[in-house]
Amino acid sequence: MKSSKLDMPNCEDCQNKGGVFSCLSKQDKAILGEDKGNNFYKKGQVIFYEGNHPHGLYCIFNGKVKISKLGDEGKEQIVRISGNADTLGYRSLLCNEPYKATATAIEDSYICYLSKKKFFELLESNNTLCLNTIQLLARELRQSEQQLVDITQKSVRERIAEVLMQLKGKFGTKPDGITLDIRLTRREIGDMAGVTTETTIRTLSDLNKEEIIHINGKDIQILKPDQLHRIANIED
Amino acid sequence: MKSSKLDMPNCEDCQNKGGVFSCLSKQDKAILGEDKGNNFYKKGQVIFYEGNHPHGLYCIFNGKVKISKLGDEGKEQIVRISGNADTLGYRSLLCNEPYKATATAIEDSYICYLSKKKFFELLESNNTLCLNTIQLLARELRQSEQQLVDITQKSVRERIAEVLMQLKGKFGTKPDGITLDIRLTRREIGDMAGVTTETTIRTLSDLNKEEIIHINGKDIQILKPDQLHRIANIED
DNA sequence: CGCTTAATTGAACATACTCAAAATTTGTGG
DNA sequence: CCACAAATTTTGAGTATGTTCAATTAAGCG
Repeated sequence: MKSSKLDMPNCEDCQNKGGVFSCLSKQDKAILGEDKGNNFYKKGQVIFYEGNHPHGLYCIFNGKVKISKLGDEGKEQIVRISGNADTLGYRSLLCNEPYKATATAIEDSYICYLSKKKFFELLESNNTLCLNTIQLLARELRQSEQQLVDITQKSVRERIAEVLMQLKGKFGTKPDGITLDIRLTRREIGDMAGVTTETTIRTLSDLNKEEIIHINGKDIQILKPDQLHRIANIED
Repeated sequence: MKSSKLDMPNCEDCQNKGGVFSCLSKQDKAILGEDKGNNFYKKGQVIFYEGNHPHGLYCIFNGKVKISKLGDEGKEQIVRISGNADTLGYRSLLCNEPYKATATAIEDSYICYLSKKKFFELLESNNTLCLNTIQLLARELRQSEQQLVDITQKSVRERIAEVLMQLKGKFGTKPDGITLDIRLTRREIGDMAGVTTETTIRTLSDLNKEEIIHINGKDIQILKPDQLHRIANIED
C-alpha cells in the first residue's frame, strides 16, 4: 500500500493553513519532510485504533478522516472529522498515552507519517512551534467544551443543523457553492450529533421538506444557510 | 476585599500537585510570586464572566470554583470544578480570546492573580513550563472528549454516578473516609451531569435507598464505591 | 424569626429511541 | 456493463427515559 518515493508528497506543498506546522519556515518544513513516510488508505480503512500506542504523528496530505470513540454498547461518537493538512493523534503523542479514539479514512486518503523522535526534536528546539501547539490545543479544548454544552442543551434538530453548518465551514462546498464537499452516511451524521440513524434521517428529511437543505443521496445542498444557522442556534 | 500584604499566601507553600507550575524551581516560584495579587472571594461571588477579556491568570490558593457555561435558555452546564492550586482561565489567556465560561466561587476562596505579561514571559523563557502546559492542555482535551462521549451515551443514572466518583477522585473525603469533601446543591450536581434538578434528586434518592450512598443534606457519603463505580461504567 | 432559596414529590407530557420490515443504493466479481 | 449481495436509507408504530410544571416541605441566612 506504500506509495513509491517518486510520488511522495512534499511538505512545502501541503496546504496546512491552520495546522501546527503552519508556523514553520520553508527550511524547517524541508527538515520535517526528510524522513517522513507516506501511506495510502482506502476509504473505510483504519489508520489507528483506540488503545494503540502512538509511535509518531500522522498528517493528512489529501483526504478525510473521522476520529471516533466507541461507547459501551458499540455506539460510535464522532469526535471530529479531519481534512487536508490536519494532524492526527498528536494529543495522545504529546501526553504519551495510548490513542483514546480510532481514526478511519472516510475517503481514499494519502497520509504522511512523522516519527515521534523527529516531532519532539522539533518541538524542543522550536519555541514558536511549541507556542503554536499550545494555541492549537487551547482552541480545540474550547471547541470540545462548547460541543459538550451544545449536546446537553440543544435539541436533535438544532444539533443536526449545527453539524451541517460545521461541515460547511470546515470542508466548504463544491463549485456550485451549495453542495457540501463531503459525503457522509446518515449514520455518520448521526454519530457526529449524538443521535440515532433513524432520527437523523427524519430530521434531515424535515429540513429537506422545508427546503432549507436539498438531499440527493449522500450529496447535501445547503439552500438557506442563514435559516440553518438560526436553527443551529450558534453563538460564537 | 483585598487581603493585606502581610497574609499574602506564598507560592512556595502552594500545593500545586498537578498544576502548570508544578515543574518550576523554588527560585522560579519566588519570581512568580513577586508581583502577584491575592483576593478573597465569598461563596457565590463571580471571579470572571463569560465574554470578559482576560488580563491575567487566576490560581486558587485555597477554595473551590465552578466553571460553567450558560446555554440558550439560561440553563447552566458546569464544565469543571477547580480546587486548590488549579489555575483558572489559562485556556482563554493562551488563545488570547474572551472567556468562554464563567467562574464562580462555590465556597469562600483565596485566589491569586498573575499578570498576563508575567505569565507569557515565563512561558517564553522556560521551555519546560511550555511543554508542561502542552501536557496539561492535552490531558484536559482528552477528558473533555471523553465527557462528550459519556454524556451522549450514558443514562442519567450512569452520569450521576460518574459525577460522584469524579468528585471523590478530585476532592477526596472528609476524615471519616466516606463523606465527600465538597458540598454542592442538587442543581449543581445536575448541571455537572447535564440533567434537571428534579431528575438529579430522584436519582440520588434512588442511590440512597439502595444504600450505595447516604445523603445527609448537602453531605454525601459514598458507602459502596465499587458498586457506584460499576454503575458509572467508567472505562479508564 | 421571617424570608428567600433549595429540596422534594407527583402527574402529565414530549422527545427521541427501539425494533421491525421494506425500499433503495452501493460495491464487487464475472 | 450487468447482476447479485451487502450495506444503507427510509418509514411506521410502540415505548421509555427524562423533562416540565405545579405544589409542598425543609433549610439557610440576615
